[in-house]
Amino acid sequence: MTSVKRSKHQGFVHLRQRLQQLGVDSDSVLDALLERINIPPGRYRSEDIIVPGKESRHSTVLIEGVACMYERLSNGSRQIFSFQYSGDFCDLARNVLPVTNNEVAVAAITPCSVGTIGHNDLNRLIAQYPALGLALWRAAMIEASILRKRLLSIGRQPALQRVAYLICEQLARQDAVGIESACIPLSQLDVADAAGLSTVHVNRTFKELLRRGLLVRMGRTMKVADRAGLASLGEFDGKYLNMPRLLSRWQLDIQLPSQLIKS
Amino acid sequence: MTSVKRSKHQGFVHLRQRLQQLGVDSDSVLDALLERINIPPGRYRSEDIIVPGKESRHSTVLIEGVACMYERLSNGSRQIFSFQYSGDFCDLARNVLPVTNNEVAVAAITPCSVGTIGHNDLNRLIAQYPALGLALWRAAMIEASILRKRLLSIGRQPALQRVAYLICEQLARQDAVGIESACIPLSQLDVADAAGLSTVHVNRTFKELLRRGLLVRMGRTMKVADRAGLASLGEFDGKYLNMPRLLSRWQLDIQLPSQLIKS
DNA sequence: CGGCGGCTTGATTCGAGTCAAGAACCGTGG
DNA sequence: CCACGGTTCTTGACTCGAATCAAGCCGCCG
Repeated sequence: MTSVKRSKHQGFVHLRQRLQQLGVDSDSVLDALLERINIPPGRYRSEDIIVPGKESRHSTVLIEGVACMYERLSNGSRQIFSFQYSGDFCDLARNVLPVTNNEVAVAAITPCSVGTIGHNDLNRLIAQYPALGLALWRAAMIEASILRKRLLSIGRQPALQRVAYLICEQLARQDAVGIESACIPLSQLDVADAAGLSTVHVNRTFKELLRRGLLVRMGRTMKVADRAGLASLGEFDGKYLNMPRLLSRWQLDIQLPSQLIKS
Repeated sequence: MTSVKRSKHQGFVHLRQRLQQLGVDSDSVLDALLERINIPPGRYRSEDIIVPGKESRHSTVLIEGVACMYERLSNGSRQIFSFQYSGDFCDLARNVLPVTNNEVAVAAITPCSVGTIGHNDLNRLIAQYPALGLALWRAAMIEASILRKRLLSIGRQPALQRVAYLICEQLARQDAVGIESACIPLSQLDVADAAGLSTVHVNRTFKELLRRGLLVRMGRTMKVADRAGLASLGEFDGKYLNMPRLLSRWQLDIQLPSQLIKS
């Protein structure tokens, strides 16, 4: 049970980048945070990274791999809320709102390595560096935006559009962390549980997307052939997670007043 | 176009209470915030309180009435993301993430009065009082929790359970702001747009809920007759917005370390 | 080699949407 | 005070999209 702790760990590149996108522009703050993160050895395969109902004294961040956050109904059916990529926090809500969200689980889709940071450490850092708290606040608002869009898609679009939307969302999220692949790392079951459909119907939907030339086969998995076509079919508009843009606005709005006060 | 500005305005009771629940326990912070809030005269009837795509230099908070946040697909169909009650912020995301969420709209369901605060004022206050930023952060995380639960319900439950769930959610939210009514202030169209169903089917669903004795008629509107029964049918568990509980935990976790640092 | 999880396909059922028309209710203005 | 037009509610008939059931297939890993 030894663990690595050093801010230069190569797995930190994505987390670093993500925090910068969220507005943490000072290296000293970044280093202070990364310094506190443990990387337990080994990888999660498909066991749950976050087990529902279990308390924990630390927060978890995804370093490598693809994971999903989900919850089950009592009849066993599963709704996937979001897919997570390198640099995503898995369970921030548990730090700020400990009682909340105990039923939510996080599971690995591809083999995952994670980092952990104690709640106490994190809270102390937030108190010390307001920029960090603001960054995490923004992360929460972005998550809420993503959830709203998914709700719109699942509540009001038919299967074909839903799946198209979901695929676009994943491409956009991968872009945001610098992954260029046009392949979808998800099984049809994952897509079904995220889109609120049955696997059988997802399969038929994929067939139709192939027929329309929006997807192509890459052996076992699917590859996006016509990204614009998919986006227009699913009414996907990536603006809402366009980090770089946001960043510039943010600095105008917040950085300025806080300096005015100090002077 | 005159406007009222005084922290003792009677409409502030709910907002005050809400912020206290979110962890703002100092009266001076509360007063500083309320002092900055304008209450434009008049009430919104059904016109949009927040118009999609329009930039604004201020944030809006609901003082009185019931509103809903929604978005439309290009074919005109509407998905309601959430209903808002006294003390709810309507458009926080627009302050922190200006580019994001421009398509989201907020409309009055019952006549609404609102308060506004300039982005600059709000940002200055957040920079000055970290407790305020933390409170708004928590508000965002609670919103995300609510959205996740809705996604689970809409993605995986059939109509009867969805409607039951939605009604329970509204009762719980009303409780949180101290409204005791068991009546549902929503039209069947509102319920349909929130639950991702057609009005016709919502009507039939209500009929079934009446038949089962979970609802009763109160003239025009429906009244909840068996709250526990509804909750069990819809698998609703209000823990996730149980503010008072959260509050006590929060003070243990955050307040302590930040004091340690100062000494 | 055997087994198992993911994919594929067809047949059938069923929940929910759509269309249509009428009734009850609302606010408004004559 | 009542007549009007517009929402909201209600109900029935019909259609359709998606779930379910069932079976066979493929490729992977032990």
